[in-house]
Amino acid sequence: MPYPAGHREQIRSRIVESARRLFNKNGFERVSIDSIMADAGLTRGAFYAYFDSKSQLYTAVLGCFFTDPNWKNRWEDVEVDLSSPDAGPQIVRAYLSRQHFDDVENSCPMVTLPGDVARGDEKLKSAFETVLKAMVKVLSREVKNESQSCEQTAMAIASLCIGGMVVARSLSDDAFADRLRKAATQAALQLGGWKSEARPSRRKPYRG
Amino acid sequence: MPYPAGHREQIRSRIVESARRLFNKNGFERVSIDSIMADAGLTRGAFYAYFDSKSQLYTAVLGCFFTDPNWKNRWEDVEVDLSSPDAGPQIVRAYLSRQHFDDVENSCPMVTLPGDVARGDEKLKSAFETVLKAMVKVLSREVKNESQSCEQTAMAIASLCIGGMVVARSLSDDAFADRLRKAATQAALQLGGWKSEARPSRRKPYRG
DNA sequence: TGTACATCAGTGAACGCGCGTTCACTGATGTAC
DNA sequence: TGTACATCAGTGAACGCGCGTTCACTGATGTAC
Repeated sequence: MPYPAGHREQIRSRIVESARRLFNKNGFERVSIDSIMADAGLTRGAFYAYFDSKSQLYTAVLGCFFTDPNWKNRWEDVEVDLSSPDAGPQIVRAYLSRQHFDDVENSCPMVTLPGDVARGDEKLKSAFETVLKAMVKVLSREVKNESQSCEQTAMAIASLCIGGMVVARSLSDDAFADRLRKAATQAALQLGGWKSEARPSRRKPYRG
Repeated sequence: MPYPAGHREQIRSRIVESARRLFNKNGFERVSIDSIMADAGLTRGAFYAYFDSKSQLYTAVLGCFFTDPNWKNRWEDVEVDLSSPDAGPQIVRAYLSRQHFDDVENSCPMVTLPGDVARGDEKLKSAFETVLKAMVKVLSREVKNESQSCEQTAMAIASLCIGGMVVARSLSDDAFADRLRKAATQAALQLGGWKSEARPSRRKPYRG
C-alpha cells in the first residue's frame, strides 16, 4: 500500500479544519470548494476523494466544536476546566467572552451557522443537535437553580449563550454589543443559580 | 405624469414582502432576484428600477418586522397588546410560541437572518440594531426584576427569545425543540420577574 | 368625446462570471525481487 | 542496494448551470388639445 497509514485521516481533518474556519468567516454559500482546498494545500479535484458533496462537508464541520476535547483551550485568556465544580459559570463566561466574540474564525459553529442549519437537511440538524446536547449535558450538571428541572434550565442557558452571541455579532454599535454580552452573561449566571452575591444594589427582594 | 401617485411605493413594498418571505424560507444567497420578482408578479429587469442591488433589498427587508405595527397580528392564535401592562410576558410567549416556530415565512427576520447579518456590511447591522432596540425598549418598560437594570434584563430576554428560536429551528428532534422553547419561555419569564407563582414545586428558596 | 403624444414602468434577451462536479491523466509512494 | 512496478492520492482542464446585472426596447398610462 502506497502512502503511510493515517495519511487519509490527516488530510481529511485538514480539509475539515480549513472549511470550519472559512465557513465561520464567510458562511456556507460564499465559500467555494476551491478556496477550502487551496487553504488545505490541495486542489479542487481532490475534494471528491474525501467527501461526496459540499453539504456532507458541512455536516462534518459541525461535529468538530464543543464535542472536541480541545475547545476549552481555544481562546488564550479564557480558562475552562470542565471537571471543576465551577464549570457552569466558566462555560457561560467563556462562551459570552470578548475573545469568542472577536475570534470569528474559531467561533462555535452553533453561533455562526444556525441559519444554514435551520434550512438544511436532517443530517445537518442531527449534527447540530448532538453538539447542543453535549453543551446542555455539561451545563445541567452544574445548575443550582431549582425553579425548573436542571435540564430545562441548562437548555435555557445554552439558548441565552448562543442567542447573546448571535445577536451581539449582528449589531453595528460595538459598545452596545459589549453591554448586551455582559447583560446576557449576568442573566445566564442568575438562571444557573451561580450569581455572585457580591452585587452591590440589592434593594428589596422582589416578591411576585 | 403617467401611473397614479403611490404606484411605485405599492410595487416596492410588494417586492419587499416577497423578498421577506422567500429570504426567511430559503436564506439570502439561495433566493434569486428572478424568483423574488416572479413572486411579486413582475420580471427580472424591473428590479433595478427599485433597488440598486440585491444587498440593498436585504436591508429593506430587515426593517419590516417588529417595528412594523402589524406584527402583533401576525400569528392568529397569539395575542399581543403592546399597551397592556402584561405586554412583557405576552411578547415572550408570542415570540417563543409554536406558531412563530412553525411559520417560518412570517418569522421574525432576527431569527432567520442573523448569520447573514453578522457577515454583512454596516448598513445591514444598523438595520438589525434598530429592530433589536425596538424590541428591547418595549420589553424594558415591563421588567420587574431588579437584579440588573431594566435595559440589561431586557437585552438578555431578547437574546434568550431570539436564541431559543434559532436553536429550536436547528434541531432535528421536534419534541426536544418543543421542550427547549418551553424552557426558554419559563427562563425568560423568570428573568423579567413575570413568573407566575402558581408553580407547584418550590422546595426551598435557594440561597447563594 | 376623441386623438396624438410624452412619459416611464416593465420586459426579456444577453453578458460575464463563479461555482459544484466530473474525469482522464500524472506522479509520488511503498513493495517485490 | 538498486530497479521495475502497482497503487492510488492528487491534478487541472472542461462542462453545465444559475445567478446578478445591463440595456435597448415595448406598451400601458394620464395629459394636452
